[in-house]
Amino acid sequence: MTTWEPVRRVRAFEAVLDRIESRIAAGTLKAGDRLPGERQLAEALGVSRASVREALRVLEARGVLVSQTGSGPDAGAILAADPDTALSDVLRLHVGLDSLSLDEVIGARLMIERWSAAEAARAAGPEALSRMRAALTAMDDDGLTPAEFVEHDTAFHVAVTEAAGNRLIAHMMRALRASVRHYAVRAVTDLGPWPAAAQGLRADHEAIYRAIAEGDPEAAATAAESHLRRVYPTTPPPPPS
Amino acid sequence: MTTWEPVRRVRAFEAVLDRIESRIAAGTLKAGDRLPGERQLAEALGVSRASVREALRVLEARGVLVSQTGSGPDAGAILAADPDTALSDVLRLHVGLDSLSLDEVIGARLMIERWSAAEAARAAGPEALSRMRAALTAMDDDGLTPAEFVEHDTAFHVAVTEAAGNRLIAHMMRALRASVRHYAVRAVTDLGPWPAAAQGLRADHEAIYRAIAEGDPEAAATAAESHLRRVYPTTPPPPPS
DNA sequence: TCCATGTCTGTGGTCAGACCACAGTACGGT
DNA sequence: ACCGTACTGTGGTCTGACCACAGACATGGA
Repeated sequence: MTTWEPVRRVRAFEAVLDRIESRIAAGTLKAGDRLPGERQLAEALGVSRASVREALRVLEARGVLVSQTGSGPDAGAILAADPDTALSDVLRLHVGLDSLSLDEVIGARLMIERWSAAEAARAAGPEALSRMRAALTAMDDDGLTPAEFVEHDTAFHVAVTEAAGNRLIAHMMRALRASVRHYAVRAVTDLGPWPAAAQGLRADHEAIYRAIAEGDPEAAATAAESHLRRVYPTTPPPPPS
Repeated sequence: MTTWEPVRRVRAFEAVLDRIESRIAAGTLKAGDRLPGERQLAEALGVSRASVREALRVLEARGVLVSQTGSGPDAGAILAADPDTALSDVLRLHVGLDSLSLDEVIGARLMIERWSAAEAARAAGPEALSRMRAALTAMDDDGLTPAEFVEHDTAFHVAVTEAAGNRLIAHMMRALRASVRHYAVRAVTDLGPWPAAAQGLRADHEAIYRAIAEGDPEAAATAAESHLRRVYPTTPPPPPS
């Protein structure tokens, strides 16, 4: 007797997912396109509307879909392209589950920020530099709360990463910052009395900016690293040299 | 008259998501725990079972939940900790949507593989080295198809990244490889006649392994980079020096 | 006593149908 | 020409039902 091939149980929403993802992979569906209505899709695929909706929720969680109520051209399910929130949600949850430690997130940031600063020093144009400068200027206000300061700090570092010219790495950077934003504010307040403690951070940023503007990759990477180590003195596990 | 703050429309499944994620963040729920049944959860939260299910689908997409039918201790919704498939699904879809280019994925791999090789050279112990060696040995078989070869190739590179000691970066690495696995096989077959073309790859891997085993971070990083550039000669945009 | 068999029970998976809130659009009256 | 209202199609939600599955348990025969 031959062995029986067990039937592969595929849930209905997974089948729906397959059909939609196939069209995305094939290029039939691209960002900005509208999906058919839920009722229409359900009938076309031979499943219930509930199963279609579960598939849409998954696509939404992956950052490739947004749904809007109402009528008109903007209503319905529209293909999007926003990996940031999807990635940061995944990371944030797994940090909460201790599947990832804060140290590891900081370690990943260390890798990305070193790389970004070095690449930015090679590639940054005047437009990218002015965006960094804008974030630096916003951080000069002594009236900022730590939380507000961190927002501008993130804007600066994201601008650096974007200047490096790799959108995927920029997405990772934004996701990493967003997933540990809560801890970042805490780390900053732990630095010492506020707003005096901000001075050291401003000097760090200025050093990074200068190295990038002067096109010195090595100095930029070193400045980025020492900045991160100042904010998270205890955490990063592997000494760099 | 004051401006009216518009009521923030929160969909029912998002409210469910909030409650569950709060417990994860607070540590009340940890990996391995079981969620109440869908019916029970629906009644406790005052929403329909369909809304609960949509929330569970999202958590499943984020890699923090698995659902199983049947009864007994293993049935039901169980908290998991698998970021890999979640991350790679996100990346794969966005590559398909042209939100990310293949070049950018390769660029990110370049960054991670350089870093991993260098860190592995500092940190790899005998157990990690033997796992790399096992993958190398598996690649020595001339009867392998390109697809099989790539599987072992991935195992080697993942072993290197894991030896570097940062699980988050290892997750990223696995996700990146998985999301472009299809292209990797193609790139390998484009190298030239098979299995002759495998020889060059074996030599590359051997060089990486040797540098790691000898504890030479610089050589390891350089070897990893030149290996990736051999497989993807046209793609990487920013010249490294 | 032991083991095979069938039944019970609680789990997720699926479906059909109904109603609501919302936002454009078309039509009608002014 | 203008404005307001009804219409229509969208996602959002709920109810209640049924199915498939797998462990736990009772039952019965060897």
